[in-house]
Amino acid sequence: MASSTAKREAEAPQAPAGGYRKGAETRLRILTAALHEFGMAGAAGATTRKIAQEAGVSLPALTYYFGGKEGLYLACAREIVREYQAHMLAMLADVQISIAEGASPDAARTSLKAVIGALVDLQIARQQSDVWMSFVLREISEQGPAFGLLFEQLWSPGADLIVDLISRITGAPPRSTQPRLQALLLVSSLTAFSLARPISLKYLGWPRLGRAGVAEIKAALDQQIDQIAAGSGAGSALPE
Amino acid sequence: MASSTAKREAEAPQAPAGGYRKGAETRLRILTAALHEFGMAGAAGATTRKIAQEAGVSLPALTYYFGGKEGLYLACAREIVREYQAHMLAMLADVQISIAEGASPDAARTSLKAVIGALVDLQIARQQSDVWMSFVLREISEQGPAFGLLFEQLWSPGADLIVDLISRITGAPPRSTQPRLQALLLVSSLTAFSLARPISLKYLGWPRLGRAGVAEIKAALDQQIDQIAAGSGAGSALPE
DNA sequence: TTGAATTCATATCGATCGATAGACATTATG
DNA sequence: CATAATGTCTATCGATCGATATGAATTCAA
Repeated sequence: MASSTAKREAEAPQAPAGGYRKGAETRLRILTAALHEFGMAGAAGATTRKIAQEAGVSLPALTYYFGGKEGLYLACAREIVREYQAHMLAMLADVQISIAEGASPDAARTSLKAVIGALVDLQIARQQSDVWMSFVLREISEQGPAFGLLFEQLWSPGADLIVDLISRITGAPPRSTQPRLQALLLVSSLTAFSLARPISLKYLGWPRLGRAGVAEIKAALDQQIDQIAAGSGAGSALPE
Repeated sequence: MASSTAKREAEAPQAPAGGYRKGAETRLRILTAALHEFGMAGAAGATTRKIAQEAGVSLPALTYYFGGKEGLYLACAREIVREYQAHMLAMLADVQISIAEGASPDAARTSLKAVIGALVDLQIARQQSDVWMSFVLREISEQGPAFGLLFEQLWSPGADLIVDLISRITGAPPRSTQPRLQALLLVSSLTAFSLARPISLKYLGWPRLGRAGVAEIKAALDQQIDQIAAGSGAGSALPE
């Protein structure tokens, strides 16, 4: 998937300029199908023909709207970033402010639980999100053409915030190696229920991931966050 | 990659019966190249031509030894299981025995640190292991033809052991949901440095993963294990 | 209503994929 | 050395991939 000359995306990377209404609908159908296929089969495994069929259009429509397979792939990455920001940005901004205003370790702990909980919801609760996570994780591990975008727009903002929260909780120097490692371990443990969901569910003996399961996962993560606080000797830790 | 009729693998799935010495060497070269390619590009992205070129053989050699692309893929999965067991089985057996003999929570905590440390070593220290982890995680998330093998031979033994250790540490009912979830979160957090290594290193500002980095990662994981013990109120927890 | 802009389907191209036929080379054994 | 078993190559097949040339159908502003 080398660089290609996009007809439409090259001129208007985000939104078609003078398009008709029907065109925008078709474009969205293609994008949805592409997200599904790329997420399920990966950039190499997905085929433009299957995407076109799933979207109910013919093959050249993909070229018309996205310039080719790679343009469509990048558009998928941008769409994921858009949805992620729509779901997380308000919360991240709130927490960011409370950090700047010097929140207490306990308040930071509550905020961290809320952020992680929102990430769990984003990955699990919504129908298509697991497909998005597959897309993101694959792109991250393969360092494909959308790596930079995902790192800067999706990973960094959330990760910076989580590191700041952990630093506030434990009292560690802000953005030093230790809270960074703790943040990495915490966030990447969520892969158990996105990337590795099939094996995790099989191991837990859960047929699928329902509301009760999500609640238990959140409880386990909350407990882990409490332990981070307890391990540092700061905050009110555990009741015992 | 549907089912295919393997010429050699069908008759002797593990080792060629009456082969010459040179044949075994070629077979190994192909297997090594295939592990690399499948791990880097995935089952769909890897091509038999590239594998053959990397192994220094011509294309039909793959068919001769492994019956085709899928046979080669499955042989890679078996090889990973073999290497994993060679690296971990002795340790797992030791710990298993100490569990059966009723080890103390503190002893279980030490054992858990050793097991996790060995997993880190397996993933990071060895040169090709990251490629193996990519292979395994991809297969797990895609539920490909080797899913069952990897679950039973690679995942289950280690996971069962880790759950038993955590149960012993925290005093939770053995193999109940809570220690299972804790084990899942702990193990899957290692994906930060296998699957997500590029983004993790970039985020930490580390150019590569050297001895010092591995030591810091192990320290962070040890701390997390200590916190599991501390959070349960069992064991001698932290010095403070 | 008319006509230019936009949409997207039919048909096909060249490249590359995995697999195989068939011949040749190498190895071990008597 | 002779012979069979084993190993490996060149050449090529059919399938499928992504891309595109061409043009008809649709949309919307004037």
